Amino acid sequence: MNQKNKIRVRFAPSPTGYLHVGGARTAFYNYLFAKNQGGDFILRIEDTDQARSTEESLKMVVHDLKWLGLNWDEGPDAITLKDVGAFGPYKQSQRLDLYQAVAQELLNQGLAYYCFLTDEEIEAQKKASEAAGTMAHLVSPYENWPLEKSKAELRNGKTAVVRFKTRELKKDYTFTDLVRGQVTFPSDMVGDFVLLRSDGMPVYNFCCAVDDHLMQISHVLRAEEHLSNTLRQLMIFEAMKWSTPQFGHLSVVLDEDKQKMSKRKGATSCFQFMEEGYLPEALLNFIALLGWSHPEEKEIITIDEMIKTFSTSRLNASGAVFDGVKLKWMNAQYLRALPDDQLWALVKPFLLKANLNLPFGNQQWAYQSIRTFKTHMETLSDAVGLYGLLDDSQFQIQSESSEVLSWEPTKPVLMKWKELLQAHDSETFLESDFLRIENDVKTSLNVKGKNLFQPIRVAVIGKPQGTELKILVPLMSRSSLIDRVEKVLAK
RNA sequence: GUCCCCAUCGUCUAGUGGCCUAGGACACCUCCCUUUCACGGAGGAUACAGGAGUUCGAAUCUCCUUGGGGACGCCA
Repeated sequence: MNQKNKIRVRFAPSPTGYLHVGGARTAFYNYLFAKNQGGDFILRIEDTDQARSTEESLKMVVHDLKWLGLNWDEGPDAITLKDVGAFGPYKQSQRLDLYQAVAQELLNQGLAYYCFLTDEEIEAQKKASEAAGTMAHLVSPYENWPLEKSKAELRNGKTAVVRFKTRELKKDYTFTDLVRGQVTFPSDMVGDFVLLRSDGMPVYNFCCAVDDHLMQISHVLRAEEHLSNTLRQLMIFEAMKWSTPQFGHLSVVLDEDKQKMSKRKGATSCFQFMEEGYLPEALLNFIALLGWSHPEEKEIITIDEMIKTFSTSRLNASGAVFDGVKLKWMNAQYLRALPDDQLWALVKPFLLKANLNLPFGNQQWAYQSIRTFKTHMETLSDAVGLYGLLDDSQFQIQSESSEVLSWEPTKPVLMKWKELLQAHDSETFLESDFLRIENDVKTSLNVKGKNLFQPIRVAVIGKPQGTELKILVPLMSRSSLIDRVEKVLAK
């Protein structure tokens, strides 16, 4: 714990691609915990793997976090990427001198050493232990070299990594995990691990421990895959006589095959969900419930309510399958709860992007249409198909209409429908206008039921099933309807 | 191979020794509403991985087995 006992948590992604929903969940839990406790939420960028880290990825991650609304108190600014906060820099690639200093200290104390083993030598050891069926840890012949001797080698142009010395520790490390309870690791679970690469770059377990200390992180909520890394970090904390933060290891998010989610099977990045028309609130609500539950088991929960009720004690230790169907349901709930103007503002860009030809300027039409389609949408992109019904250039007689078209009463119904449309004294229709016209067709031809409304539906939307006509027709123009019925009659 | 973590309906979960003949949500099925679809409403089916133990009593505690996941990198 830091001096002021201030709650400080961090989300520490490595910028190697889009923000994964699993990462988003980790970030969100950290955010919720910080806000619940009145603490700070810090964004730290773990970009020490220079081969994979890119500025482009950093921008993507920052963009996605912003879209989700997970604002951080310290870290790279969302727009300029310039560091904000008193504990910077927040990109590990800019903190190299800090890691060097700690490594030097460990070296001086004889708790770490320069290792001159080549890749080939390491590979040979590995092969040998594999052949023996043991997977034994690496043993370095340099572990007890005097520091001066190693430095002389270095001066001669040799390259070396810095390894942490583990073989003399011989004890168990126990800590209380916020989600798993007491966890114990024997020290020989790991071998002498690398602190600094031969180019001076620090390795994850090292910079993570150093930064968590230097940034006065009080609680570390991170993915389960880091559970066994905790041992190495505990060793570093101990060697440096630093107090340790509290750790909590979150369960993994799985796909429907109970495997770790991968890009191969559907959407996994926040960006994809954004593009498909999910609301950030809905995505957040959904992923929060993948491993956490509201004390009263509420399902639809506002961010504020989640902040208010969040507790690590309600975090689940077992893996959770990401159920896209439930996400859709949840998104639909959020969509329906939105006022017409807000929903329209969200839907419109999707329609524009799909190049639909619609009366966008007509606000009354816009709100009327949004009310009509609200209960038919699960995602914003669903609107494209729905509104497409209203775009004349999209009108097509679907193959499933052929049966209806073959019915005997169909043609007379359509003729009458067209006639009454032409007789209508306005270019637009009220719901009552439509019902009256439909009824006139019914009484004048003595046709009812399926034989009546299915032909008309085909003449309006090109297929015998779909949205209710009495709400659809008022969104359409007379000329458009006449045009469509003529197309159907011509078939 | 070694070590670590996990295990309740198909899925997300509630459950911290008696309130559990296991509750909720999504999905599924039936019915109602509706001249289609959807929305909405009412019902229904479905789970404590297996085995030993502790206890008057176990989904809850212990151990074993099985299954799943992770770690064993100059990735994070």
